[in-house]
Amino acid sequence: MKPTIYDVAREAGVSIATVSKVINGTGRISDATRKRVLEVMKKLDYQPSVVASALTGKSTYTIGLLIPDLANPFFAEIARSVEDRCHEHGFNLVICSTDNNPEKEAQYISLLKQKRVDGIIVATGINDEALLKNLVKQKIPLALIARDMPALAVDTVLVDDFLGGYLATNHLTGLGHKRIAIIVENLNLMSSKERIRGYRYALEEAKLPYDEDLVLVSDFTVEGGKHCAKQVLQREQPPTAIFACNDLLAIGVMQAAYELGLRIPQDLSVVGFDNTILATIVDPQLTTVAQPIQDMGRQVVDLLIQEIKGEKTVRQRVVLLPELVVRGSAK
Amino acid sequence: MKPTIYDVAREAGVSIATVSKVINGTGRISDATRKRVLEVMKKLDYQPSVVASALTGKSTYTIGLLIPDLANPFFAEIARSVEDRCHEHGFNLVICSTDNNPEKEAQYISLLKQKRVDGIIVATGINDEALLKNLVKQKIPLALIARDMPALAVDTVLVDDFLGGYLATNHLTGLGHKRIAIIVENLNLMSSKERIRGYRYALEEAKLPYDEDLVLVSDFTVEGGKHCAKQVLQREQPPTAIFACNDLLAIGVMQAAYELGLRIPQDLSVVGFDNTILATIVDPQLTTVAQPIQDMGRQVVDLLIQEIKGEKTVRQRVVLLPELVVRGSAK
DNA sequence: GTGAAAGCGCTAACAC
DNA sequence: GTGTTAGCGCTTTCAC
Repeated sequence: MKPTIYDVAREAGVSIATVSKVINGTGRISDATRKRVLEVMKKLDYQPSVVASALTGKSTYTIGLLIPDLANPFFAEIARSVEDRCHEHGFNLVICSTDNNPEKEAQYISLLKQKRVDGIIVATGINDEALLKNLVKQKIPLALIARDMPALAVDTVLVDDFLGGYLATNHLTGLGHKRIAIIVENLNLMSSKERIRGYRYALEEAKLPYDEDLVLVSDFTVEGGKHCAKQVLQREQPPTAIFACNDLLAIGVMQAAYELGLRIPQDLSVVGFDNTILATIVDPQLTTVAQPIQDMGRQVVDLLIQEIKGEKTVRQRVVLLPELVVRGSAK
Repeated sequence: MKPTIYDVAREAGVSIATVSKVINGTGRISDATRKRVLEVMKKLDYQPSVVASALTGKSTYTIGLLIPDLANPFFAEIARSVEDRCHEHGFNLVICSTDNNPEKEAQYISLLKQKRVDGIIVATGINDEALLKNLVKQKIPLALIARDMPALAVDTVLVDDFLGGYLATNHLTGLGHKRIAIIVENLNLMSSKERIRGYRYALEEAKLPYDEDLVLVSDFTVEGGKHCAKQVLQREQPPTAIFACNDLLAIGVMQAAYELGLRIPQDLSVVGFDNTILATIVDPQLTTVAQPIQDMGRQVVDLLIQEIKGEKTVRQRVVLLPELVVRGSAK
């Protein structure tokens, strides 16, 4: 059997209270006994049970992360950065891919609650707002990453989507494009709305008309982007540039262009969003708006853990600034 | 406060034992009381504490997954498939990116043990074999995915790497190539060795000489592949085809080729391994050896959970067959 | 400085 | 069918 605190206590000739104290560094223990206890712990290869300690009201040292799909490179990178920071704090990360499916979201949240995770980070797209409100009501520490719910008073870390949309579009108008289409993954997402707002603002600034027909809604897959792009590119008056609201869509656009015999960037300019590994792999490499994924991960985790530890008084919204990474897909 | 089993019992006018029985479907309970208890549970929004139940010797319903890097698309896809199957069984997945760093591996394993996870799945590359042996000795259910350690008697699910290496190389020899280089990510990995063996076998079969200078060792990054490829391609007698042991490396090879002014597949043929999303995104699309990631994930999880539940008598090695996916990068 | 003991929320004998 | 009770491994008062 795994050794317990009793085994250690017996072997060291002390009480379990004493052992507990040296484990947690609480109370006052003489150096001699501390040393002895430590030795026994090592000798027995004793690992305190987080389960038991959690039952007495302490942390479980685990955090849940809700994302749409771990296999999506953007979210995999987000997850990795969150995981890293959790690990630095001694926490583990439970990953939950919801596929934006409300049922799965509810299931996962329920499971996480039963496990008494210390907190939950949400990066999911279309979430049942009520689910999250419930979490808040139940005082379960919650934080949002790469996603905004203005009506929810929780710590949030995201990129300035308006600025991102502006930067991308402004780059295109600066290049002289007059007909610029935008493809978003979902009109209900705050981030999509903001990116469109940025797009509009850049158009206005360039004295270009805003044409609703050039605002396309797709999903978050390469196929979706391809399908959408094919459709606009075959219109009578096709756009000369497309701003795709994530890299996956942008790649779909590139593929559509190739299939239609268009060259990039000569015949069509493309700008993406996210700056995932994919952006550097396509040819030409994708000009895209970079989200500071590392920083975002680090900051949500820090905020959440502060909240878990009760070290925080006010909640925060951290808005990081995106940057345009110019590569070869727009001209 | 969160409702406990006591709250439910009181509200339903029964003992906690009764409540426990209806939760677990054990013992005999009259329909009437079962119904009443269920109603109270719903009314109170009662969620049984997995923590408390784990302390009494039951499962924690969580599994740990050790991988090198979650941000690597191949491992992200593996993780996703493992996660899905875990979820179907009602388990959660704790992700641990080790960067193949022995220190991190040890830390993560220790954390997972303290949390009393029910089992651990390892997909990590260079692992301290002793660490895993220890796990086995401590009777912690363990399984390997996409990775082989013949000296370890644990459930293992992987692809036939010899066959994979053979298929890739055979495709190239069939195309008429005489000088074929191979880039592996790590010579210590069983999978690398096997792929090289398959490569050799295909060469022999085609009556081609095996030239050690054409066996290159890199890492698992695009940069690594690029660097390696640049180096061979600038030799006096460059290869006309390169078999890269994963898609990331293959993409590095493609980039190296472009930078050297070589066209793919006209001037250089490239075959990858893994068939990740990346393979479909590059131009031309990558001819690669597909690992059945979905099946692999499903099978390790099933094996591990059988072991956890003690439903199993013998351990298994499941070897799945890879398939060559012919696309445009080899000719 | 150290220990005895209550309690965290649940399960599983065992009694009734 | 249902309830009593003894743990599970740990933390935390509170005595000494």
